[in-house]
Amino acid sequence: MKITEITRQALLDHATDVFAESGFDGASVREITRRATINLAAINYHFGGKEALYREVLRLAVDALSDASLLDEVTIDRVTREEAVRLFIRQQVMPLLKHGQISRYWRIFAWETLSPTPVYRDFIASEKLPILDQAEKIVRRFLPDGAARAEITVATIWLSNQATPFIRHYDTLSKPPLSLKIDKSFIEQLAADLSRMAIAGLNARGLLGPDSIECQVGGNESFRLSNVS
Amino acid sequence: MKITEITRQALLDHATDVFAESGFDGASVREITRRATINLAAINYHFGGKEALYREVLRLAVDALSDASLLDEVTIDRVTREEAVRLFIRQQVMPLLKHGQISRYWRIFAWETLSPTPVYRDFIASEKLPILDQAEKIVRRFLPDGAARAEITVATIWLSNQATPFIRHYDTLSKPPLSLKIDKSFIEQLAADLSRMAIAGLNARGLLGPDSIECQVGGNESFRLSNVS
DNA sequence: GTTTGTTTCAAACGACTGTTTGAATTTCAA
DNA sequence: TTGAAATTCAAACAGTCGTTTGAAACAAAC
Repeated sequence: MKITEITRQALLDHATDVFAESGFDGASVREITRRATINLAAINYHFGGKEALYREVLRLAVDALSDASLLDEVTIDRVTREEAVRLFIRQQVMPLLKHGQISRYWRIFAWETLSPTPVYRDFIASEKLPILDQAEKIVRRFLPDGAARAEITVATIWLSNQATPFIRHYDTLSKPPLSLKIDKSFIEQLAADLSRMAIAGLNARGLLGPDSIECQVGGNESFRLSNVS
Repeated sequence: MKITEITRQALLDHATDVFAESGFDGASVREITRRATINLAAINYHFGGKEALYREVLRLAVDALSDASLLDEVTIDRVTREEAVRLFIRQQVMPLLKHGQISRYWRIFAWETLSPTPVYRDFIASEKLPILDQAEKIVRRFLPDGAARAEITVATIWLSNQATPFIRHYDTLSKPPLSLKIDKSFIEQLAADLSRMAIAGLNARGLLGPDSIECQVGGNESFRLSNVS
């Protein structure tokens, strides 16, 4: 590997860290170069500036999230809609295990949803984010064909934000006072729970009547009955 | 009203705006005083610094959110758990109508969940936020008594984040290409939909089996049956 | 070994940050 | 009206921000 590529890579790696931690505005080029033990001017030399570096990180983020996706164009239509939700949730929750890899990208996007940078605006203007695209496709399979644009959008935002709070609240869970061990079994459980809640929520979508009726069936068994239009 | 109170109030008001837009770090005292057309040094004179001003805004935010709450200590236990969820969701969604009032406070908390300031850490260390408190109380009514701490926390985070994405994505909805009119009927519909999804999700929580079974009953009527443990 | 082009580096630039200062102004009671 | 306290104000402080600069160090080709 050429040495110029090494510094480029180190810069990108540490930039991803800092951008994920503090957002674009909160990140400083001095902090990035300090962590990478590379001279301050390297960012402008190799990328042309802070914005261009961030653009590159966003580019990598979108690609990585697409690569790590469990839902490509083919499978999303082949599996059941419930299975599609499960895969959709899992692909967002699983990265929490590998603390420093994909989850950094999710955090960067979390910053962007709160206050989009011009760089990000350009980005989504040119190409749709795979996650929103996937969410919308899944949502459409739960909503009736004639669903209004607004209705689809609301459900899409809802679905694509089922897992994100837990990416954001990673510290809340892992640090005191909760101090949960974010291991494989916890993540699996979380993914399963979130999927179940998301599916139930999407199924309940579009109902007009009361949400559900509890039905006593046997001795201590009860069923919850909900009308699907 | 004493004139010192007028400037204090103007400072607090514009500070709330700027903190909501850019977060604590992103906000600048010069921007705040510029909007309030008050001298730069006023913040330090009246509050003692940027941090102290922010602390005051947070204080007001918590109070306002408590006042605007539809769920006081009494009603939260008197209504059905489904109704509690509906009230919980409504109190978060309704402020979207009054663009510049309570919704600013929600945005400030949104910044804090992404990267908590020391001021905010001190704040939640001394007193629990009413929203999380309420969410946990509601969640407990859906979960079995013996539910684990982790399980409750996960469900609490989930419930308290059912409405927040829409507060965050207010611009996405109201501006092009969607350009939805965020009027009373839209908000009412949104609150109803979110409530239904949240209730369905909470009901589905804790299930171990398949999520639900679709049952054909009559000609074009079908029911969705899900077991409640 | 010399040359040419690439990459690093410390230093400095102007613009911005929160805060301080001391004088000018305003307020309000005596 | 006078005098002391409260409030405003422009200016400057030290620090950080992203970026630029020109020289130093390095690489590879002749």
